[in-house]
Amino acid sequence: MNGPYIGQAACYEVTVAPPADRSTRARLGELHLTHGVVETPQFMPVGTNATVKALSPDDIRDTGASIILANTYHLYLRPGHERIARLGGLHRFMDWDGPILTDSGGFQVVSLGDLRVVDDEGVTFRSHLDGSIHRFTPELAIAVQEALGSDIAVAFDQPVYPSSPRALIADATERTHRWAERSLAAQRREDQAIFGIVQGGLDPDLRAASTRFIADLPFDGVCIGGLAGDETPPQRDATLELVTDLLVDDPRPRYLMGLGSPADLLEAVHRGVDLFDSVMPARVARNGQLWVPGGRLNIRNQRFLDDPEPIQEDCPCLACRRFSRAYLAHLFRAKELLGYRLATCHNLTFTLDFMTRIRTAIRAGTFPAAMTGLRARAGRVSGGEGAVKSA
RNA sequence: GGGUAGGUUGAGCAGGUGGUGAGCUCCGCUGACUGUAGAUCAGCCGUCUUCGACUGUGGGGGUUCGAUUCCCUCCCUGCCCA
Repeated sequence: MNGPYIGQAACYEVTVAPPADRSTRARLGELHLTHGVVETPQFMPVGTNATVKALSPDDIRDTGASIILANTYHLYLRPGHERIARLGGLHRFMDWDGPILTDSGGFQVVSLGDLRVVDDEGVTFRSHLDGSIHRFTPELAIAVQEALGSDIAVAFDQPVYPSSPRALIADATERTHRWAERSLAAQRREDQAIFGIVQGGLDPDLRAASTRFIADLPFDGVCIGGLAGDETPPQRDATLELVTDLLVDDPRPRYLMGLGSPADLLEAVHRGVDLFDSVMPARVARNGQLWVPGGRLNIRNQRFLDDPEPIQEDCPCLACRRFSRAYLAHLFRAKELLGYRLATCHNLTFTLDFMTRIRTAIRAGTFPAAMTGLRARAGRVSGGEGAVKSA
């Protein structure tokens, strides 16, 4: 293991390295950024539009979050990155004084699949808001992120679904590499870190080549992209193993983009991932799914209407401290806004607490053994039998 | 007491003036959701042996080959008059 990574706008130090017996690659670290320190492994709540949906900055802080994610493409379209810059930058705009990572807008290349055309120079989008045409390039993606003033910018990439034809994946991966170089070349700010993104789909050769290529560039961190798609869990794990294997002596943080169910987090930490983001805990919360040890509650179920218990007995979140399941069930049926807020507070608190438990186990040197208990706590929050009778 | 408008599957409705009412919106139930075009979407939501079948338009009776529809009667509800 190499020493700490010292960059201009980011430093990363592994404080507890994986055990010599290689029973896990899980590691503990500290990521120092312009707006603060992030303990890793860490989960970043997603605040696409300069807000974690339904939460105030105080709410976000109360969930235990230390760093959040915002989106370049969305803020470019509305309210406009230049406007945010004039108003003092993204931190001031949204009153979040902790670290922020901005996604480059690359994900919108897949999520807005019907509204864009890709060429070697960049991507032409048709705005999902008003249909207007916009041209995104690596240079623009960096310029927008510099205007926003995030702690970590991310190179513009072209993700594809893992199930895509090999030729398409090869093409997109090659393009992602060119765009990574251009993103680096476009960078001007010295107080902003920049991460590069590995693509390559599920193909071992493409993925390995992409990992080597991106890791050879002077990025401050390595993102593992293209994985929260239509791959199976074994495919995902295999791809993660491959990437983290190649990065095993790399001193920089590794960030798995887009995965965030508790089980996903655990398996990826085990394979050496340091950073995560996902919409999942917040989105499913808004849709009535509350995460508890061992699984999930569908708060819309009739049985909760008379349930005086908190969502989760020992949870410190706003919802669990002060309200009953019955109240949450009522709020959801009435479609009251407070319901979405409380549910989001809870799922994010659960997720951040889960990360804390992971870090605690790594620090104590009990991580691989602790996985059994953590797997049980993660339960199933997706894919069938996951509902908990009375957690 | 007289008049009038009604009674449709948990709720609210649509439709239906002699030959297919299981159609809509709620409610309810289940599932999905992973770098947020998502506080959203999908399925189910009378019964059963569920790729289908059966029952069902307030109760009873009548006319008819056939009635939710036409006739008689009763019950219930809203409104108006006394």
